[in-house]
Amino acid sequence: MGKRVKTLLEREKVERAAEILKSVAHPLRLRIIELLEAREMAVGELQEILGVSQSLTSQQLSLMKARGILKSRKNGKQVYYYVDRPEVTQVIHCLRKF
Amino acid sequence: MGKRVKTLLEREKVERAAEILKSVAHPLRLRIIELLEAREMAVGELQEILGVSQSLTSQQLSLMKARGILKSRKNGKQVYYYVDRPEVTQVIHCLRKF
DNA sequence: TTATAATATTTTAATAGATAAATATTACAG
DNA sequence: CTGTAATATTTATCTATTAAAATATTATAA
Repeated sequence: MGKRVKTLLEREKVERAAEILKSVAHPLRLRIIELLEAREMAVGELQEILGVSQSLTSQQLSLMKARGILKSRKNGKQVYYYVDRPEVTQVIHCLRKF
Repeated sequence: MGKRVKTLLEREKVERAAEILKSVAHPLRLRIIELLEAREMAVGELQEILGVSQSLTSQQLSLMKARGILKSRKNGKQVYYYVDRPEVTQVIHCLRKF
């Protein structure tokens, strides 16, 4: 049998991996993830810190949420986003070495 | 003074990080990187293994080379590509956890 | 209810990315 | 030189992303 050399990325998985990477491969989205790694934040906070429009902030957040990068919870009329997957954090950490 | 919390990604660096991620965020390119992590390969080999056209193979390779993901060396009329940066390898490894 | 703060969604225009096809280089054999 | 294998570049087309603006929801306070 022999150890399978850690089946890397088979077709389907490669697609998924590429999708995740794309979800993150954007300056604004990277900045958002960084901020959220420190602590969860409401849309408005992010918007202000990032200095971009409300809709753009919201768009990027939903995009990442839809792709499983972020999660969110409601609190009154505010919505808090946070990084759910530790793997995301790891990938970002790897990037710091560049 | 206090330890600076490891200045994460300042504006410029975020741009760079996003660029690197984008260079890799593509199924075909991920597959190429995987293959090249095992060993350097000539364009023709890759092309055959991947089952895609010659020009597409070459295009993706030059793209990644231009962005510093890959390097290449010539040997006669063949061109061998290889992964240069260990950081790239690390990012890919992180991805396997997804 | 109604007004409003907070967020989300839709629409649209501009730009960037992906791929195939055709053409151009390059390096070597003969 | 000339032919050809290997790779690269260019061009054209199609699709996807980006981001702003406008509009729609949602939750709560009054």
